[in-house]
Amino acid sequence: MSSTTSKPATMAAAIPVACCAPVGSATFDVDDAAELAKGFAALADPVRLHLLSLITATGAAGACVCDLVEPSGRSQPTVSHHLKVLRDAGLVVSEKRGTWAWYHVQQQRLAALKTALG
Amino acid sequence: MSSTTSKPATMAAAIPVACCAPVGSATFDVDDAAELAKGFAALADPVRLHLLSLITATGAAGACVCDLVEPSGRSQPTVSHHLKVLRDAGLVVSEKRGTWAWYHVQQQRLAALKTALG
DNA sequence: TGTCTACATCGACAGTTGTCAATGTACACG
DNA sequence: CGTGTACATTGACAACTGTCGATGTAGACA
Repeated sequence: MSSTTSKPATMAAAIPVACCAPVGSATFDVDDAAELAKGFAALADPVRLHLLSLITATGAAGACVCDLVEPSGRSQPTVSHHLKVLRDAGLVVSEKRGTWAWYHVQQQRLAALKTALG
Repeated sequence: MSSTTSKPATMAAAIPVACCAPVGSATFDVDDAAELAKGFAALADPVRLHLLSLITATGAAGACVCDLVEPSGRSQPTVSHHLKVLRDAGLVVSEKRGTWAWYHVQQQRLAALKTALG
């Protein structure tokens, strides 16, 4: 072959032998990345995805915690913990009504994460 | 007020006092959830989001690891580790060309995660 | 063969996360 | 007041994760 040392021409053609040209300028905001990562981290658990699915299924009505414990197959404190994670990530909001706490999905936040995926 | 004991009528209207009706039928596949969670977990780190951004910015050309180490601000082994996580999650694929390893984004997989968000 | 380069793997360590039992808090009701 | 219910918080523990230095591997080249 011709030259196997220099990088294949598919990359930045100006550079002869040296590697490591800055890949694209990828205007990348570190704070944004941290924020996005936090959002995705909240989605990175099957139980939380399930909870989100259950809450979403209630539509505008919302779901109270007592509706979520049994189908999730986890203890009440564990569900409470996961809901807190979802709340902290801004994926759901909670509202107290009497003894119950009602949870709603924040479609806005979900859409933002969706957008970040391209 | 009328009755503060029974759940507000916004929920399953058929149920009088008892709580905990199964929220929606939410046909929820546990295996799917685990798979999705794995994908989101791969996105749940700022460094990996940065790497993904860098690789995406190269378009069809792809990026070799040496292009990624310096801009990520991490050691080479750490970058290698993160790339493995992205690979295991199916978000990128790697191809060996001579001494270098070229990484490409799997838009298909990203789209699947996007779809899962609604 | 030997040396350099690009990348992966290993080993170790600190920090985070998922889980549950026990406990705390606040409201409803009698 | 006391009791029961709905939910949150705490404490503890095992499992997982991000990080780096050290080492391993394989191709390129002289």
